[in-house]
Amino acid sequence: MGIKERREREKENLRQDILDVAREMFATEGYESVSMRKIADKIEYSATTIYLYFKDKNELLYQICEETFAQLGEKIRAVSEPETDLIIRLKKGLRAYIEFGVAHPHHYQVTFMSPVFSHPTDEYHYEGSMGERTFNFLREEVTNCVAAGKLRNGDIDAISQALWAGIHGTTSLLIGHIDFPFVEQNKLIETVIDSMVDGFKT
Amino acid sequence: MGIKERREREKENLRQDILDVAREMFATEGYESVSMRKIADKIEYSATTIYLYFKDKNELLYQICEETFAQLGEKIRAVSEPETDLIIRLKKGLRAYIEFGVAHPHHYQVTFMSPVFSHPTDEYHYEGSMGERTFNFLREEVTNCVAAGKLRNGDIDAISQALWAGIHGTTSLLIGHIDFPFVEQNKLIETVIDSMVDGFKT
DNA sequence: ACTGATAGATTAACACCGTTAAGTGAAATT
DNA sequence: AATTTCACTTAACGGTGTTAATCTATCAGT
Repeated sequence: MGIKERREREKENLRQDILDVAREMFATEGYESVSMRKIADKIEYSATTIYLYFKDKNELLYQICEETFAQLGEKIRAVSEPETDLIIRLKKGLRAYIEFGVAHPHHYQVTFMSPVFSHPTDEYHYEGSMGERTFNFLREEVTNCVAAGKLRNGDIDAISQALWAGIHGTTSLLIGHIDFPFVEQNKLIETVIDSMVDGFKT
Repeated sequence: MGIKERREREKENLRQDILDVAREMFATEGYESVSMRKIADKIEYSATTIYLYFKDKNELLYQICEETFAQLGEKIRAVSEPETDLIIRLKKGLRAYIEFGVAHPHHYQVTFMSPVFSHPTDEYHYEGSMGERTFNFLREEVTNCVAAGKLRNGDIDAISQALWAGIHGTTSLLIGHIDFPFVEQNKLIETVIDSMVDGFKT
């Protein structure tokens, strides 16, 4: 009776193929420039087949965003967890965030700078999404610093969100305004992170 | 012989009508959702007429962005110029920037968060654009603070750009992630601005 | 083994989109 | 009066996301 399971597996494979191709194309050409028909061409199926696996183009995008969140989270963890000094640890995590965004500009754009006021479903809620999990990691880092007396004992949420704003701003400026005569990238990143974290010190 | 000038005036009027309608529609519905045909409907001309006044949709957008830049610049100047204390003056300007963006989310998005890698013309250069003029105003404020010994004597460009990153990040987060459980808006704005500026103090 | 249901994939079609080329008609020039 | 100019329109091209209808191959039940 393994025949049903084989079908199941094949379906899942095709779903993954679509995701793989779409992720690759979104990352290299950008969301708007990639059409359902182009994706279909590459997987050698008709365009409408994609709709048997994903509700619409936006849901396809949403799945990939979730993956991107997960990768970003992993990278930050990998970079910051080995570090024992809490402040350095926080700073390294913040830097990893920016570097991830700059290294994957289209993914970052699609995940964090995508068109305002659009969500995969109407029933969408922020709680439990990858975005919240990633932000919560930053929040934990801040909590630890405060508990250890390394950061000012203010509103932890406000501090975490302010830090997020700083690194998000840096990332999206570097990605979006490529003509602007920025100072050397590492210097800008360092200036943002150091000024904010130092500004929150006790 | 004023007949030629009347024609000239009428042409200019239509150009302004197009800009007015497009600005309004971009601001309320967003760039992508507004089509040339919809704009044309509203001004009661055919869609192709727009192309007699603007090279393409992107140039229409560009003109409006320049206007938005100019308004933003005016607002910041109006808010900060009456202030004598240089640090307070800088902070008020930064706050005005964020508040402008939050008050005109579509305009801000279109001007500062527009699709990556697209520019009105290939010959486009950053120099002389409204964007640079607005940034230079911030840069001057920082320069004044440094000259008066109110801010650390570091790289003025790095500091200015870091500040820009902070306020841009705050603005675009507030605009783009409306579902996120942000702390009270004024508190977030204050936290970002205070931490950065204080982090740059001598 | 034949019939009918199931379900994956396809083709055709709809209503849009930005943009270009060709055509129209009235005013200005000669 | 004939011709040129020019603002404007209509028609069309090649594209988009998406839906409905159709095909077809495999499966289940008799």
